[in-house]
Amino acid sequence: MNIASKKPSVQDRRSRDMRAKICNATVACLDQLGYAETTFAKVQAKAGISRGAITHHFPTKQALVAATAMRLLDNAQTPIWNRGRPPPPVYELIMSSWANIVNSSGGRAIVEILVACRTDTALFGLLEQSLRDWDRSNLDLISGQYVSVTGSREDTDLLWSIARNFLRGLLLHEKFVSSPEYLTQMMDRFARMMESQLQVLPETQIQIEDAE
Amino acid sequence: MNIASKKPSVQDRRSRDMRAKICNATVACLDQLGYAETTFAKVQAKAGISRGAITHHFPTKQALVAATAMRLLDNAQTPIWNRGRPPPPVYELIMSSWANIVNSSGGRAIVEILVACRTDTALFGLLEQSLRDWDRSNLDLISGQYVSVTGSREDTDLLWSIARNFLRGLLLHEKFVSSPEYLTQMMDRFARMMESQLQVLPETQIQIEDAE
DNA sequence: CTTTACAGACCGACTGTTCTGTTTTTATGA
DNA sequence: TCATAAAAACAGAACAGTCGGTCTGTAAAG
Repeated sequence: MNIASKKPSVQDRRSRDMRAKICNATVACLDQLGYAETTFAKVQAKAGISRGAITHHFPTKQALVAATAMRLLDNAQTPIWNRGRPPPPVYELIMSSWANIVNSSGGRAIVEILVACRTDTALFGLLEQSLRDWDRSNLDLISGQYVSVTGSREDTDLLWSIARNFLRGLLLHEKFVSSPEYLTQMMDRFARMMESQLQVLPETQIQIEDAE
Repeated sequence: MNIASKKPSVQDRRSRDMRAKICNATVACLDQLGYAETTFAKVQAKAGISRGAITHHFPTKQALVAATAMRLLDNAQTPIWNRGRPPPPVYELIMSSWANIVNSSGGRAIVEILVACRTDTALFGLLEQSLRDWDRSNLDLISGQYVSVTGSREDTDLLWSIARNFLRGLLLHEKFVSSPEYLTQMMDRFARMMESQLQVLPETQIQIEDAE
């Protein structure tokens, strides 16, 4: 509430580093082992730390995964064109979102978490609001740079929502696709279909921000 | 190989009924509890049978889930218009696929299984070929009734593949959608977009089959 | 001297699997 | 047709291993 983050004390820093190390190991476990097999023991081994370190920072498995999810969402929040450059064409944005965000270790971990949320009520309770908020702000960030053929902002939102869900669904199907080329063709076909409905806002006013 | 299925003996029938009861309970567990929490104990309780009955028919958890998946796929193979009626318009097919197939207990169970396959190599090995085959034959079944604006069969396949992946992805997002209406709007928008790319084959020749 | 950050032992509950009985069905052979 | 052995369909106990969570101990920071 106040003018927070006054002193980055030694303990604060140690804590923060340890939490980062734990969450990174958790992402790797979620990606490689899935939510169920992501246990305290596995995370501990992967991070090369002790059991107590984990339980000290994250009392329950749900707390650990929820914290990991928040961290992943923060990373995924910043879009690809954040360097002050103009937003990429629709086709390029969709292609790079797949390669760099959805089909990455973090993206696969997020999907594991989303699936777990469906049946793990404790985890769902911890993440519901955050995920809704992220959804909203991420949509604002992207939809602000594109416009649909209908010209309506709601339609732009809908189209990007559709894109996100398609990419996530593709992740489930990836291991069963008939050939790698077919996956590329699906991506291409979808991106071209979206391209016919969306385009970069012409009069884009680039917001200059102090980087870092 | 031969003129199989000569005698549906008493044991065969008992076996078949028991397997059906077990798999139905497994579907319910997968839907309500997720793959990880779908244990022998839970399935046993849900089906109201003994522990031995399950392990007799399905030696491992992966075998149980794989058999359940096959059963679900068989049910989902028959499309919605199978009563000799002509295929529905693209919009209606997409809408009813969501409501009756993807977002059903069986559809949710399938998604749980697909996610599990990503990290459970034993399960993946049991299901890989079957899932590929189902994918192919299901695509043949549907794509045979529709034609894309490009006129190419490959494009029709791609478009229906896209639809399937979108619907599955939507399942992951469902609990975090801002409002039920928004989900309806996404469905509507996607279906209209597909409608602009696909239509029912005009010269559909209906195959007459002796029904049951 | 208090609090925090970690280390690691400990615990009951539950997991998937194996195992041994018991009942029911089937095959056999006279 | 009917006794009987073999096989299949179940029932349920037993087991070693792992799970998430708790608990005490120790060193460093405040």
